Order: sequence, then structure tokens, then C-alpha cells
Amino acid sequence: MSAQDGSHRRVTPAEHDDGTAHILHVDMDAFFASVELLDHPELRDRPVIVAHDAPRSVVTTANYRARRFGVRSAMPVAMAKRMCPGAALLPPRHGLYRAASARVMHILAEFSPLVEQVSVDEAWIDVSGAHGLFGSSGAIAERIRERLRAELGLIASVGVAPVKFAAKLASGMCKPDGLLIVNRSELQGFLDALPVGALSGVGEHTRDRLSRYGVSTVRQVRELRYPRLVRMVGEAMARMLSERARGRQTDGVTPVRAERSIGREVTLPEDLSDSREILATLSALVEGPSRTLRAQKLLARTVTLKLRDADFQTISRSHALSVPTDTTQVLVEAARDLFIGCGWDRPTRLVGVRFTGLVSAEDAPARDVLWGEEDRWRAADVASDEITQRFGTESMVRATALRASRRRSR
DNA sequence: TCTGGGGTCCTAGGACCC
DNA sequence: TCTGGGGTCCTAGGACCC
Repeated sequence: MSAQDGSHRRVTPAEHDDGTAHILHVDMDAFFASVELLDHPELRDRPVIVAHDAPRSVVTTANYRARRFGVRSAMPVAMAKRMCPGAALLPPRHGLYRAASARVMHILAEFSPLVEQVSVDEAWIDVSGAHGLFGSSGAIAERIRERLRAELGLIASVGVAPVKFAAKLASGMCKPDGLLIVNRSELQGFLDALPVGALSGVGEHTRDRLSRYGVSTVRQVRELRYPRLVRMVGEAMARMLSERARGRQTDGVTPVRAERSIGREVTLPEDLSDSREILATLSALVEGPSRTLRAQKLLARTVTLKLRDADFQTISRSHALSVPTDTTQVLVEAARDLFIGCGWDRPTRLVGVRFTGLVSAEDAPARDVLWGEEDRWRAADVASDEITQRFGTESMVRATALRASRRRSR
């Protein structure tokens, strides 16, 4: 409460830093809403919700003024509106946020080459090598916050700790507009007091499981014997929990991580029952991620179809191709085959497609030795990519998708 | 109030190979 | 004649994060 109206700002003075914490976690406060406010200064003092104003839509971000009314991310917009009728509702503009994100990351990169971007609005920075130039970790954290505010008009909270996960915990705890430094000697005490659910990776399910054994704090996790923990939550989760509970983390700040999958999914405005329409939606859906594959010079090995029915039952079906591809037609056919093969006949709420098993197109065997039909489809892709690049993605629509949309509008 | 869309990672069973 | 065990890949489902 006090932190939310700014009267007790949670800022550790930089002098608290004793030189044992070198990882910063920078987390932008209410990022999308803050970026929108730069464009809408007249809304500065009002509750602002970033979300599509549609029946099945959920809240993407809300500013702190709206959060006071109980509005939260992922909450249905209908509910948010009822909780906070005076809020301004702004549709998300992801291009704008990506651009702002790039400016943020650009500033961070000036302090250290070791910047790991986690999402649009978050990054870890390892400043071990930066003290000579910029001073202590605490001092660097302060300078970063000042520059983001002065140059971009954006507020960030920063956590400083000896390991990544603790830095992230710290930034979360001093939000908004805060700075929290956790020195090595303070780390165990800091962790012990936390509920397990505070750890990233521990959600509702794991929390419930642990609570059935009477375990609810990080300290209790630390005091469990390892085999028992494994029985409770499984091997990988146990390993992670056991390490974190002791303040340990082996992986450091890794600047670039290769993408593992590319996909797209849509929740339809109304449930669809006609399988021809679902197929048409699916075909159109494949276009975007296929283009992304080609733009990033990647090939996909596996195609996964995702379907959700009116009762929220969700299934997935996947198929590994014999040869990785980036050809839209091949990917469309794989997706269609999966749909036809699974015998789905329920009213459909969501359709999705995802490509995994990504490999670099450069590493793949040269495909100009291939012959026949796929070559012609590839030529069509090249032409279509050129057109969409010049005139936008709306300019090209697969004929099957077009027929479906005509059918719907009749 | 009725549940988005972009992802990552893990589990578990079965096939297949050595 | 019956049977071990480990590794890897594929598939389906689910937990989790922002």
C-alpha cells in the first residue's frame, strides 16, 4: 500500500552494497501502460488498462492506479471494467512496446555486455566487470534507473543480488519504482522468510502439492531431505527448488538464447463448428509463423496443432516431418493432416499451430537439388514474402482462408 | 468474471537401437 | 528360451512465465 502511493519508496541506499552482489534484474513497471501514457499524457492521473475491448479478451497490463481497484493482468476485461468503471481502455500496440524495449536494452548495454533479455520488459545484467567504470552494483542500479526515467520517461525497479533468481525476487519485492540490494550474507535470511510460491517456476500446482505436506516456506523446503522432495514434486522441480532454497544458481547471465519454437494461436470471437471453417482458419494461421521461419532463416521439424473446445478442453497433436521445412504449403498440409487425423468434431474456441525442432536453414543440406512441386511452392513463398514486406500482411491471403471469410460474411 | 497469446521446460509412455 | 538396461526420438499433456 505505502509503496503504491509512493509515500514509502522501497529503495535500498547504494551504500548498503558490500560488493558481494553483481547481478542486476531490471524490471519495467507496468511497462505497456507506461509506454501508452507517454503517448497519452492526458491519461496520466487516471486508471489505465491495456487490453482489447472484446468479449473474450483479458487484461494485458494495468497501471498502478487501476491495480488499486483490484485489476490484474490476465483478468477478463469484463471483470476489470466492473471493478474499475472509470478506467481508460487502450488496445495493445506491440510494435510500440518493442521499440521502447529496444531503447531500454540499448541503455542497459552501455553498462555491461552481459545483458540477458528475459522478455520485452525485463533483463538481467552481470556487472562484475563494470565496477571500475561505473562503481558498485548499487551505484550502477541507481544510474540505470535514473537514465531510464530521464531519457525514456519510464520507471524501472531493480533487484541486485549474487545470483539471477534472487535478483529477480528482489526487483519484484521493491516494485514499483524501487531498488533492493541483497548482499551475499543476507541472502539465506532473505530467502528463508519467503513463501515457496514466490520463487519463479513455482505456480499454483506445485504450491498446492507442497502445502499438502505442510511445506509453505523456502526455509521448510531447504530443511526437507532431497529424496522426499523428489517424491513430492518430481526430479527436475526438486533439483531446482533444492538449489534455490540454498541461494544457489549455476547458470549465469547468457546474452543470446536460440529460439526453440515459433507459433500462433487465436481464440475465435465465436465458437466454430464447421470443420471447413476451422481448416480455413488453420491454414491462415500457418502463414505468419511460416514467414517468421523464412525471415529468421530457420526450418521447422515438427508441427503441432492445438485445439480448444467450448468447455476449455484442450488437445494437441504433433507430427515430425521427415525433412525440416519453411515452405508454407508443406506446413499448411501438415497442420491440415493433423486436424483431419484427430477426428475433432467439437465446437471450437481456439485454434493454434506451433513449429518446433528449429534448425538453421544454412546448416541444412542445400535444397536446390530437390525437384518438383515443393520448389514451386517455395517460389510462391519468396514472391509472397516480398509482397507482404512491401504492402503488409493483410495484402496476401491464402485462397482457402479467403473463401472461408466470404462464407462467414454471407 | 469466465478465462489471450507469446513462449519455455518437464513428464511419461512407447518405439527402436545397441 | 527368456529377458536387462540405457539412450534417443516421438507424441500428448501440462505447469509455468510475462
